[in-house]
Amino acid sequence: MSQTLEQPHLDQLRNLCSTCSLSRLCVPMGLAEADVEQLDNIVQQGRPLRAGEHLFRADDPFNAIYAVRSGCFKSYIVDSEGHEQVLGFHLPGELLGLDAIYPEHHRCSAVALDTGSVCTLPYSQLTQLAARVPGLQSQIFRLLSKDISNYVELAADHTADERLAGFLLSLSARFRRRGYSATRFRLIMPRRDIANYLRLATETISRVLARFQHNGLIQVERRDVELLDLDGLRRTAGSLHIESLS
Amino acid sequence: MSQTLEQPHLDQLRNLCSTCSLSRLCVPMGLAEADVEQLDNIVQQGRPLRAGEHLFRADDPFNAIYAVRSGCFKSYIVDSEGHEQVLGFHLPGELLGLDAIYPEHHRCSAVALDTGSVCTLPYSQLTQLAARVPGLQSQIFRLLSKDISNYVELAADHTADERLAGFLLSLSARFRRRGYSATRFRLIMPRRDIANYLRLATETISRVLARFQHNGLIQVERRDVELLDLDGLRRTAGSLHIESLS
DNA sequence: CGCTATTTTGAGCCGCGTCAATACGGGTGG
DNA sequence: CCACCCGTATTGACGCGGCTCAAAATAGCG
Repeated sequence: MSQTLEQPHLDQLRNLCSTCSLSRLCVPMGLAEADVEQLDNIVQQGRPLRAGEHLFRADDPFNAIYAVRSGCFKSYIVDSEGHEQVLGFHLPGELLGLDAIYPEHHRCSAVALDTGSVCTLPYSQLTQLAARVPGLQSQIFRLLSKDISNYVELAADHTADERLAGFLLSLSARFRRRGYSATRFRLIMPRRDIANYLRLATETISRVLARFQHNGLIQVERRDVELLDLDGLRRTAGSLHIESLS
Repeated sequence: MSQTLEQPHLDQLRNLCSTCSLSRLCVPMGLAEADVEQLDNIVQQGRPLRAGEHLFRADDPFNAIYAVRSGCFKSYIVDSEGHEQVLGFHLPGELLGLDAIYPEHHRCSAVALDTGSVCTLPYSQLTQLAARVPGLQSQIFRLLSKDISNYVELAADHTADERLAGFLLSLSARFRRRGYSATRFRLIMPRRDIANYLRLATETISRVLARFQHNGLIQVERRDVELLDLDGLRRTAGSLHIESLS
């Protein structure tokens, strides 16, 4: 809307998968260089979103899937009683909107937790390209399959300690792959969202974090955490420390 | 192994998607007739499995996805402490093994709950065909996306009553689509598996079923159930009565 | 410096799990 | 046909993990 004439051009330049540092963990992962250039032709960049702005909402028509470019997004559903249910937190290189393919409309909403931007992949163009580029087709299959595994983890039956330790380890691995510290990072999301995501109460998050700190597993100050004992956290997480979640 | 020479030929004939009554809710759903015939060329039929026999096990190499042809299958994972976690029950027309695409090996095991058979779709042939048949590619995207929604439901935070009512309604809708009664059916799986799937204790299943019966919602006798008050069950299920689960 | 949202901490309680005993049913062999 | 056995299901007693309710502490912000 209020963009200058140069703006789209600059975005275009900045927005090439070919030159994107996230490409090794996003859609272009493993694709041949020539194939990535084909992707560049259909990827669109929107304006950055500020914290609290929605990327899409439940029941919106499904037109595209999104790849997080910067910032952190939260996806969630609101059930018939109005209760929010957080489905995931999405870091740069991760995808949003995959569950909308089948019903052809969005089932969940996606909102920016801080300032962030996404790449838009128009679905019809993406499927057409995937039919011509076998590597891309396989990659989309893989990404969809990976998403299933994420939800399987979430659906598993675990104690509060296991869930929270697994959550911290998951964030740790994901930050590490993105070039950030695996042991010191900031929890972008409020306690309330962590609790909701892990199907626990906010108070339980506070208490378990306090206990982890007391036991020397972590150092936590508001939203800044430092993981002091990764092995201890892994033992606490039990079966929830699967690296593939990153 | 011990098949006669005629056996494979007979299987081949019986096994055509083109003539399969399940095709409207399986992989061929919505495909053009010519495309379904292409599918016929790659679909393989294995011998029937008896109750307790495994279709695949966790860590098996991933070669194919499977479509249930008859019977009921259970998929589950076993965590590092040896605890079983049921991921789903799979009726005719439903798929198995989708979560194995990304890691290229099976993450869960699949076992027959009663005598049943599956169609085998070799993955490399399936992807090659999907690249040539746009409708098939879209259909696989849809099926993967649908699987995500199933696990989202499972991961949601619900009471024992909601979970069990939602489970009964899900079975009801799935049986109905397959031409069976939506109100009278047999629970193929033992209480223990239902409990594990719903992340509850076996005793809780018994108690809640007994209470549902006392409240006139259902009539239950061992594994035979009759749903007496569908609306009451829907109200009990709360947000877990989404038909798309079928 | 007050206002508000977030986080922490405490007290009490409840749903569901655990443990244990009993009932049921289907198969097997005499 | 019955006696026996064993896996499945039911029922009861009890305890605990995590939720609810309430209030205080802390941080961010105009």
